[in-house]
Amino acid sequence: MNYWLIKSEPNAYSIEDLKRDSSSIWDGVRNYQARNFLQQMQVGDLAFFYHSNTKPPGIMGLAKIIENNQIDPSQFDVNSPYFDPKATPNSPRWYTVKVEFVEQFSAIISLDSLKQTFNSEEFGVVKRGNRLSVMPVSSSVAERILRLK
DNA sequence: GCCAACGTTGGC
DNA sequence: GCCAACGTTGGC
Repeated sequence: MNYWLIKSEPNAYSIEDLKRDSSSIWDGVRNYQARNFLQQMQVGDLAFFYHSNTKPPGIMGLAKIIENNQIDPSQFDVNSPYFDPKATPNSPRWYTVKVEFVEQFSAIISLDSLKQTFNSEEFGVVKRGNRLSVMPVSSSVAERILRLK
């Protein structure tokens, strides 16, 4: 079982939205490095749900991967902001996972507190200028995050 | 709102 | 294949 971190802007899709929906396809990731991490996810893996571009940014809770290797349907949807004209059903470009709500922490683990606990070598999300929206989290870092909650 | 970081595009 | 221009992310 592996741990991951997945980012979302809460005004686009928040952890409260996932709680309400119970599960959701994690669509709209349009970065190859992030996609490659999505493709490595296995059913049963856990993902820290991070709110970005908000005040304060930080980890809000946990989600579980319940389906892996899903073709992101939004790439074919001309009305979607994530539409990709270069993707076709015969050769999709974007793959993702389906996630299920696990828990919302009693308080946000803010980026500030993550920066006090981790350096950018062990946890890339604290690195200045970091834009990757899906990244692996080592089990030792994951255990330390869970102790911060 | 600003802007640093950085990924993508497209001309050559 | 290089790289300038451009667009996006996301903290501040």
